[in-house]
Amino acid sequence: MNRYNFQDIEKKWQKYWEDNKFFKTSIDKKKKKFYCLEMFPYPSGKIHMGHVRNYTIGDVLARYKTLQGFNVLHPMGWDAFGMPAENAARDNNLDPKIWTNSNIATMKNQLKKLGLSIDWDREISTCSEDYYKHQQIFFLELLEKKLVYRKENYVNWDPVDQTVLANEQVIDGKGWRSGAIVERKKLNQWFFDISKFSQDLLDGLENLETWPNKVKTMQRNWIGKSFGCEIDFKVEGDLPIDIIKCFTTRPDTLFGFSFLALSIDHPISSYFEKNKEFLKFKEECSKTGTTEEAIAVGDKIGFKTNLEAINPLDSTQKVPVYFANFVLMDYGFGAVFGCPGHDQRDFDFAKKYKLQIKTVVRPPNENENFKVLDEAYAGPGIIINSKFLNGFEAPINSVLETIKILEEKKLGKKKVNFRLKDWGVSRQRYWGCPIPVAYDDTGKVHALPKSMLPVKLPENINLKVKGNPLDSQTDWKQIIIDGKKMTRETDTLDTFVCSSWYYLRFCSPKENNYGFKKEDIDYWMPVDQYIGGVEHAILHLLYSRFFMRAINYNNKNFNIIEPFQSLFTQGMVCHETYRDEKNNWLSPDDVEKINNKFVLKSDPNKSVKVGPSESMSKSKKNVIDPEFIIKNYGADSVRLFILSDSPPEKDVQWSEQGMVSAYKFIQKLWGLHNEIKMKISNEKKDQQDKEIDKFTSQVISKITHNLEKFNYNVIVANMYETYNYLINYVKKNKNLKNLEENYKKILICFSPVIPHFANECLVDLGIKGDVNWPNYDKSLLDDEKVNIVVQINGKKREIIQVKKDTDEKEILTLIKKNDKIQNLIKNKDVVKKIFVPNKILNYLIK
RNA sequence: GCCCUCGUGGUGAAAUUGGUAGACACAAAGGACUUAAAAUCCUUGCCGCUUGCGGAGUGCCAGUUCGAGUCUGGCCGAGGGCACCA
Repeated sequence: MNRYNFQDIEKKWQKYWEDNKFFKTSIDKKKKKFYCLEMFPYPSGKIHMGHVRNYTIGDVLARYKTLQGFNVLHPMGWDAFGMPAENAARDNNLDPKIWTNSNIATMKNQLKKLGLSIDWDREISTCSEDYYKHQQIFFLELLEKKLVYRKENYVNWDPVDQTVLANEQVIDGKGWRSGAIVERKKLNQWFFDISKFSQDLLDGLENLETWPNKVKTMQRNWIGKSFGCEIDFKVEGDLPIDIIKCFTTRPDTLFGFSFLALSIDHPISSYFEKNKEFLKFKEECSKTGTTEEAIAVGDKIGFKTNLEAINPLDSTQKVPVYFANFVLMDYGFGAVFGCPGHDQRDFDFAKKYKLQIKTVVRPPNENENFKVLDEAYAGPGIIINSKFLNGFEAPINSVLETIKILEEKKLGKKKVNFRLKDWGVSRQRYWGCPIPVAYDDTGKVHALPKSMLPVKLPENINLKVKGNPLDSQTDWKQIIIDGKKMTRETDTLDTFVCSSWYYLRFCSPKENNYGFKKEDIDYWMPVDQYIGGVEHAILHLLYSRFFMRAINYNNKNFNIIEPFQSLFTQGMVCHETYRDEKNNWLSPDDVEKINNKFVLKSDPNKSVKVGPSESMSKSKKNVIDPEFIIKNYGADSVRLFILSDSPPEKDVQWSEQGMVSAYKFIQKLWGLHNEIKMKISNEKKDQQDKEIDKFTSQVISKITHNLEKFNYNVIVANMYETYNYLINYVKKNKNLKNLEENYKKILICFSPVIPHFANECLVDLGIKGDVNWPNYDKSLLDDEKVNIVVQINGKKREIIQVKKDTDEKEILTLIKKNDKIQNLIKNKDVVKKIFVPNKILNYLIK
């Protein structure tokens, strides 16, 4: 028998699919659609194992749905704007466009070698004018709808990348790409008004039943809704200020009020601009730590003003007003009322400045003499020491009561606050989508007329300049609108804007007048299954959900507003890490295992330190190159292995042995195929063999069920089981009956995972044209014979095989003949017998 | 600190609804074939005694149930998210 030549066969099928545009899709209203989308890749150079896993998972689903008769949209594109291109281009004196496009070409070629069922006619690239011109139109639409605005704001400034970062792009106080410590800087920036949709984005999560709870929780926390009230505190002092507004979730602790704290960026700080002490204090604030954690744990410091705030519920009480480093300007009103007894931060602050600490809530198990001592009490309880609030249950009842009173007295009102801040989209970078506006002499913003779109990026520019390269493009910056000289906006859009609507573009990739066609959206959207990494749980997914709402705002472009019906987040691909004696990272290629010990390939006398398995990353060198693996083992083997070892939502360990065994399995399947082919030529096709019919039905049922549930690792196990069974079956049975028909069905079940192999075998058996997902005979699934587990006091003692639906009486007669059971129950009181048909018989004895 | 998720053999993991725990695979040990190796195939896999049988057993402790990996409560451990959000 010849070996399975995966090189030739995979190449043949890939060519066949490509030549026949096998995966090209168009609207077909007679068919149910299925939009299967995997997060599109950033064209960094080569594909990595994470891509292999992500796109294999998606491809299995897309192929399965196609076989089920769905009209499947399965597109692919490129998230092609972004910093790496600009940096690579700068360092190598290239055009970012050339760098990017060449990476795209390489990666597209690699993806094709995986045998993905992608409609490449719909390929898009966010850096092409064809794409970003529509994004510019969207931007202007949002500007018109007042969902985009410009404001001066403190921003997260990355000093290495010389650009602004969104809050979400700052991780532990460092830039997510550069790792540089992020600085605060005041700049004029463009913002998307995402906070306008806070409530709606929160509510929308309720309907996303097939999203992982983890992701929904993360989004809920990020949106951060809290219920409370705003309170106007009257103030007295030497400044022309009457009132300071605060937001609080605990107005019920107002009688524990002992200071009022302002953010150093609070408008009132303008009165202190010339106060040297204040400036010194401000300086000190900026020094306290850089990571969020350091700030959270760090010292609380304050600057006392001469102002005094009056307790709205007790006008005789006046407390000092401080500036404090722990108050954030962009949450609430940048001012908080301090209640040290029941808020740990306030407690720390009060201790430091020797302010009064009053106890106004007691825990349920304490009496009225309870006093806060070493730490604040923030838990539930009963209000004490608070005049008319005494006895109220805290927090719920007491908060509602206090709000009612404050509203009656017009001292405050109910308020819902969100943590979600508006999305800053300005980036001081070249390689991004230009923002289609210009400024006149007075600095007024003018939207570019549509006729002047797209605003194209200038070419042949100098990327070596500091800051934004577009800023130094004086020719490009000058523009004339309606005869007036103006200056272009030189900021470009955050690349997350590009990925917020690409799923819409895939529906109408060639549409010229607008980003999409309504007809296409109505048919294809929403994405039925979205698949990608959990690292996008907040940013990309929240922005996309916002973008759909924003585009639809005021002009119903479409009827659905949630872009992704179902979400699946796959785990990462991990590999052991290796280091040499000097702690330098080693690539798996440099390492060899001899006698259970890891040593250097180049020098087997030198041992290698094996570290924990971590997600593959270039910096730790624990990467395996997919191209090399595909070349050596074939796409089907890689697909099989990447799915086999762990559930798709969990991390998977890359294992060379596992990879080899997947490869061998394909070879074994080929051996089985040839044996079956040889034997079925003289099988009696008109006769039934119930055994193989039943087995096939079980296989189809199991694989179908596991496909629906994303149990792709179990499908691989099902495939191994099927092989183990069939190889025995073929050896055992000399006279075959209807194996061929059943075997073909099994091959179709295998085809989503190993499409080249399965199609080759099907054609080898004479199948031409379309195949469909096989049906199975449900009645065959039920075993005619079942195992009854005989238990004594809940412990398994014996298994007896009986006909299905045998009644209790009959089973009891059988058991009477069973020595083992009889021995166990003799001389014992049988108190009760529990019988579950076809499953169990349990004796309770004393 | 707050929130979420998860704890099953040497390892990755299976176990539709509470009903035979460990499917499937990796690694290991032993064996067969071979002059030898590779490849392939078979067996084993916690404890106790004689091929069989008995016992323990799904992080720990309780509970519900005839019966718990699965349900409930508490504890311990690991991973992830958020973190001066008032």
